[in-house]
Amino acid sequence: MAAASSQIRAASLEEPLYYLYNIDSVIQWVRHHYEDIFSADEQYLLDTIQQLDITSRATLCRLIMRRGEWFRDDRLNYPEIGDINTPLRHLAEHDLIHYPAVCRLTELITLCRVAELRQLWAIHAEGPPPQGKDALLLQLSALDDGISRPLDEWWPTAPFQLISLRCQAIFDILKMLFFGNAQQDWSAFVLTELGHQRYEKVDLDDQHRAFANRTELDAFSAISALGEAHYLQLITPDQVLAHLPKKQAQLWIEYRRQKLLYRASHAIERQGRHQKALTLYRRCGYREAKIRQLRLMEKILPLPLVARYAGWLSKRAKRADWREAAEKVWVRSARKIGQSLPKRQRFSPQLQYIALEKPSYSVERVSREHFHQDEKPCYYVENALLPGLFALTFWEALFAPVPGAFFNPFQRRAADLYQEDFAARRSDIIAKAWHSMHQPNYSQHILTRYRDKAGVANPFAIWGLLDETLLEQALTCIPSAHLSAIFERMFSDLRQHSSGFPDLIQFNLTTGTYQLIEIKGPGDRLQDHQLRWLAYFEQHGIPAVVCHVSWHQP
DNA sequence: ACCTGGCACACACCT
DNA sequence: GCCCGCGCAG
DNA sequence: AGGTGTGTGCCACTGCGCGGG
Ligand SMILES: [Mn+2]
Repeated sequence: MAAASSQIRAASLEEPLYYLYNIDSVIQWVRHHYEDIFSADEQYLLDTIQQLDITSRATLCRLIMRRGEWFRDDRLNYPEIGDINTPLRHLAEHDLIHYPAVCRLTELITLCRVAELRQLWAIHAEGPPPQGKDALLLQLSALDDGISRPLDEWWPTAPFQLISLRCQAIFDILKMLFFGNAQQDWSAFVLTELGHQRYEKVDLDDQHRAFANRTELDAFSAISALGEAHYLQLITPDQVLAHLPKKQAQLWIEYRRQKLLYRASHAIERQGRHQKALTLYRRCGYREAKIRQLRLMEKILPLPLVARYAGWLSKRAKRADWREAAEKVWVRSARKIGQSLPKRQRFSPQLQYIALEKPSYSVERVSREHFHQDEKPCYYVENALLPGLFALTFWEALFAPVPGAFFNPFQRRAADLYQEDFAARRSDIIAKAWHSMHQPNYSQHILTRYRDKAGVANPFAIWGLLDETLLEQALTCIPSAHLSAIFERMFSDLRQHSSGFPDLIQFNLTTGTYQLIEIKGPGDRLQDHQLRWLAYFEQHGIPAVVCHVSWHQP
């Protein structure tokens, strides 16, 4: 039933109940694709929700879209719903909300204004109220005895009733199943309707889905929740480790898990628990973990041992960035213990120095103006241009309706974009695109596609920095052999090799040549991945230079 | 796909 | 009365 | 001074009204 998924479309904002239609259609979509993932109780809950009258459903949606689980009814003002009390009572009858809700004092006071808090203070405490909302909240919350009471026991003359939402969890599950991630929410519908976000239209895949089963959903959900709590420092890294799900078979979930494991390990290192951190780093596959492992070893282990391991890794590691990091550690530690090292010529980029008036805006922009001439136009492009050309060249592959790649209409990328077999699974389409690069109409082809796709969300093209003139000049001045070389390296690791491009590009319209320019202001320096691109550029005859800017004395 | 990613920048420490 | 941050809405 | 490592800040759609200082 391909029809069921293609029915997902953002409702028109002309509709007063557009948000209800959006959420309704998500519930239908999720039940169609994921009915087996729900428990019987959850299915019953969804039935209950779907069978409510339209006004009650709309009210529920309004509550769901607000922050938190506690609301006061005097703050709900929805003309399209009208009288809100009837729907609220309906929702309460089905236990989807509590209304009027009993509450603890802390739950009440977070919804009150300062003047109201002072009234509560007069009722529950002695003496003059503390100054300022924070102090008032703090001292009132000390009076919370953990018991929930009807509102009028806390505040007999309260001018409102409280609502507490009882079904947030099921909507979180619906959201996660529909979007396939933890961060998109209902606003995605509105933003696309408003045109602030555009997504590629892909034939959606009805046979596959983001989560294969409940275990995967629960694992991902736990990882997201732990990650957020850890970030907000609501839990310790040890608590993260204690609750971290087991190794996941689904690669994209496993990636998330490893990343969180790394974050927790890093936090433990910062606590000074070096041995523990080292053990964790060793069994963490996340890219950064290996690099931190090396640096930590250098810090706490006997140098001969470090030098031996780093020396080995600098030759054997699978990843170039690991080898590079290992080499740095190796050179340092071996030198310290007096080992003589074979002289290795390290790549150093071509340098240039200019002095400019200190600007009020960014050094990249003032440098761009410095270089810019009519016949030698210079643009600030950073990661917009070359990855942008990559996207335009391989667009059909990036958005090919490969099984399991696209589930919902709000994806900026294929689900498997960063998997190792991404290119292999699209080899035919990619081969065609490679071929197109060597055709005489390649430029036209790219420009046509640009007009068609500009604005469509994707991980490569930053549309705001591109325009037709820039693309046209780029396609004229950059030989397709150069582009091929760049695209090839991008394909070798789409996650790591989509950034680190130089700030500026300057074309010479007279000679039909170009140059990439990385700007470095005072105190700034090349990052490792920028240097790797520069080394690669040199290897392939791609003209690139690092330009150090200093300020004229005023 | 926003608790992240990509960048410059600030500061500490080393030689 | 001003400015700022936040929650909310489209 | 220059090389390093490490942590931080900014930017994410736009605009309104409210509450707080
Ligand atoms: Mn730069």
